[in-house]
Amino acid sequence: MNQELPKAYDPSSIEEKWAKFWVEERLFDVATPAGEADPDKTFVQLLPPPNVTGRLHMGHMLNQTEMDILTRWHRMRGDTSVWVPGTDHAGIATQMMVERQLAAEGTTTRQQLGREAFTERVWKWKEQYGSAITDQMRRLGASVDWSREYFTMDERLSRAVKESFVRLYEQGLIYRGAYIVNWDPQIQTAVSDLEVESEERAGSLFHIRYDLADGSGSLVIATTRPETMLGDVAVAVNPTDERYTAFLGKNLILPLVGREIPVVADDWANPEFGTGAVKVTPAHDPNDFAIGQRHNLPSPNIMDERAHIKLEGSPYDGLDRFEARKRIVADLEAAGHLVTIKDHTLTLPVSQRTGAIIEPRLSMQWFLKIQPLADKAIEAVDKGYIKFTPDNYRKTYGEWMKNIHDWCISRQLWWGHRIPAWHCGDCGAINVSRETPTDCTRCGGAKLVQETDVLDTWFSSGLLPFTVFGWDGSDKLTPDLAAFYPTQLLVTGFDILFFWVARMIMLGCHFMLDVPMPDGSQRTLADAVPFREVYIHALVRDADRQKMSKTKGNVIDPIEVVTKYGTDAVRFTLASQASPGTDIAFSEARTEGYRAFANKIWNAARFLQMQIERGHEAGYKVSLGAHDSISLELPEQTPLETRWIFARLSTVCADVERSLADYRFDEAANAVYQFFWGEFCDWYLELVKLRLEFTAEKNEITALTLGALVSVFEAALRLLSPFMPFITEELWHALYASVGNESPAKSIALTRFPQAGDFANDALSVEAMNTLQELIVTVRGLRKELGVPEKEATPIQVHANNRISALADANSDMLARLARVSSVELVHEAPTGNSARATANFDVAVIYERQIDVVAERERLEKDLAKYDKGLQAAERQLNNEGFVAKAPAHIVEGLKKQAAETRALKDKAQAALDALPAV
RNA sequence: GGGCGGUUAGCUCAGUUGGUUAGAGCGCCUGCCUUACAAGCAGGAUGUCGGGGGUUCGAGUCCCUCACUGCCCA
Repeated sequence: MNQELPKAYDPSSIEEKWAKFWVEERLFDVATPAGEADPDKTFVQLLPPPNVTGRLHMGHMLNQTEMDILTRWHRMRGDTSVWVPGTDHAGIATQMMVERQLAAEGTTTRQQLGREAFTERVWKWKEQYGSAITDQMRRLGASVDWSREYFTMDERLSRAVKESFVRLYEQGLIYRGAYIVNWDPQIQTAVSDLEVESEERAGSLFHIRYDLADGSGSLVIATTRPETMLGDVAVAVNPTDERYTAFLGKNLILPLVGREIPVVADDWANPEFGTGAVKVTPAHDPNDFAIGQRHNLPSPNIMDERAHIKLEGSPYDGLDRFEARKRIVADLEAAGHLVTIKDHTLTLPVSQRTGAIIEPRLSMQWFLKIQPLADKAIEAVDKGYIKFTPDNYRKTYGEWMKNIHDWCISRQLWWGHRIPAWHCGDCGAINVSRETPTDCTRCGGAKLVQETDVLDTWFSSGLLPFTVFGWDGSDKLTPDLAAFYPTQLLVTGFDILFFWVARMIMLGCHFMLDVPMPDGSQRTLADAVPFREVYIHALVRDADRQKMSKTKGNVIDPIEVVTKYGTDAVRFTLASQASPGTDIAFSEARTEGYRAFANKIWNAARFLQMQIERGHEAGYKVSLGAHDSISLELPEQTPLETRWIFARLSTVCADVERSLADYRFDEAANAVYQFFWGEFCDWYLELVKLRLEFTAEKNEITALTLGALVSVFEAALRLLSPFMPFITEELWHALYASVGNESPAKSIALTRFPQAGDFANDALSVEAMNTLQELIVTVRGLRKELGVPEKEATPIQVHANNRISALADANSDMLARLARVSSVELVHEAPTGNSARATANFDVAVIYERQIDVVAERERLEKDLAKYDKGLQAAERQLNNEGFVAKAPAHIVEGLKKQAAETRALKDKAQAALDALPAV
């Protein structure tokens, strides 16, 4: 005999064991299908790759819990289920991490090391620490295919990135040019629009007087950034602004500098803002840059890559931009040019990665011409080739796509995919090439220097849906692509909808159109998409609905909570609240509740183990052969409660299935919870105690019940398994061990997901059980009211129709067990008085000689009466309404009539009971 | 400024195409160590569905409006 389960559920003692087992046994690795894959039986999804520098946070855990539930569910349904994990090289984050490490060591800097040695260092860092986050995933039991794990800088993926760049360039979709970009002066690279956040801060609006060159007067401009005046090339006023008409075409003398600059008319100048006159600094402001273009103005750059003033000979040369501002304002004041300083709230662009204030900077960058790609991406969603859940993200996506800007894909970093372009030292031509070129294609010169920029990290992650399946740019259909592309689903957060989701759609639609279908035919847009569906989940907040943030200090570490309550409980908490579009307020109290749920199941398993043991000793054998315990044919003598539990199991299976198909993790989790605790444990386990008398002479009912008990529990474990993989794995193996059968699979995760059709669904027994449950609950309530001591059994009287009377009579053993009923007397008149209670289905009285609390009873009855009155009035109001009777569907009218009649009867009975109450 | 969402029990949230008298979990109150489980069992209380107006026989659900609130974009 197997060893007994410990008395209380202790997740720490089982989880690591199974997590390790799943990985070591390679249970979730999927080989490429040999023949043609059936798309309807294939479930493929890509894990949104966490940063290699990352640690798991609650958002990851929610994301992965949802993905894991879906993957485990599909796998158990027999689908080829591939969940591909990997990590992102995270250009900026990783480079920063290593630079910080260098700084801490204090011996060298990135610049001193040089590019090659530095990237070596980063690789070393990656080898040492890069698996931290995937190790956390392993611990949490994510059922990913580790054999397919990738890193975005892997040789194979890098080749694909290079190829896609070259092709986009050859297609004329990549260009290089000097534009204003968002410059992060801390890490000293351009970042994309998406990587910039705006923050409101208190600042000042400086009014500065610029004198006319002809000495005929002056004009006052307003600016929030006086230090950029060193790069001013004009002052703009609105052409409609009459205050400045006379100034147009004249020149101003730039204070402190002495340079002459023109006054130009431009619509951008807002007469309402400041003084209506704005300085124009094309190299340091995107709007000014546009003005400069319109008026053919030069764009002198006055800052270096650290955002320090770079103006040889200037007294401000070398100063940090904010220091320069102070000095310039002081000097302006001294020179009498500072008119006033007003308080002003300004919106500052801040780098998402470093927190540094972005410096708009004119610089040479690589761009991806996005419109042609966006057009296809818009079409793919409009035509329904990709479905969003919740649906409103379709609109968000569409809006963004329609207003999309060209994508700045170059980064001035050392860690990343280096752009495959070589500059010719002789003629300046750009050579974009798959292989390192030896001479310039234009002039034949050999002085080729590779571009130093790398590609935006999102460029490579945007290719993942096909690069992970072996796409190398050759348009060859690899076996993995044939079997697994497009993937079925992408589960992710809305924060990377534009960063990643939209880019995968654009790049997928672009490149995959050229890869043929498995049958050799031309691929259409419908099959070029990277995924069929996108499920966008919400944010995990703290228990008070506050966004988690390091500064607020309310960040919940999933690993800590998991250590405290178990992975299953945390997963269940997240799942039970994961309703599409709703943020999750994560509260430990709730997790505690789901640990209690796990404990409940644990103890149910112990109960079963004890019964199986008792059975064994008495010679009752149970067997659990196949894991798909199909119990469609119930023997005739099967007791009511067993018929009922099978029917309920069947219905719940259908409910869970439907909910999961709709991404209603909350509904699915709650259905399993309710079934396991509220029906299986609360009712079925109590009722089977009646049957499990292991007499020496074999009792058919006992044998049958024991078999059913084990079979229902085993199926329920499978139903719960996608949600709580650890405890179900443990108990499932323990159950087979108790029974003495070898388990039919290495893991419960490889068994069949229970289906509604697997179990007999006897509707009549459900109805009968419902009535009995109602009777039991009513009697329990009455007993409490009458003050019957818990342990004392009492007789009851029941008045009901023949069917219900017979039911109560035949199941008096249930009533005895669950409601302490000593005997059931069927009576012809409805019992009245203090110890009676009326329901729509029956009247019941508990026979007990004790004075009740008249005051409390009166209060209760009056409350009931009020409730019945209210209901009755509502019903009558409708029934007396001709329009309602005429127009409402018949079943609604009939239902209401029936209900009204029942309510009237209950009301009369309550009134009678009230009248019968003795005066106080 | 533009767009999207939310407001239902003390808390966190469900509520399917409008249809009978609005639900769950947690918390709360009362009584129980009933040999699977006190991380438990049994019973109980709790809502003018944000305000106002409209459509309809019928509105938590649809429309308008106001208030509060969150997010995204500029």
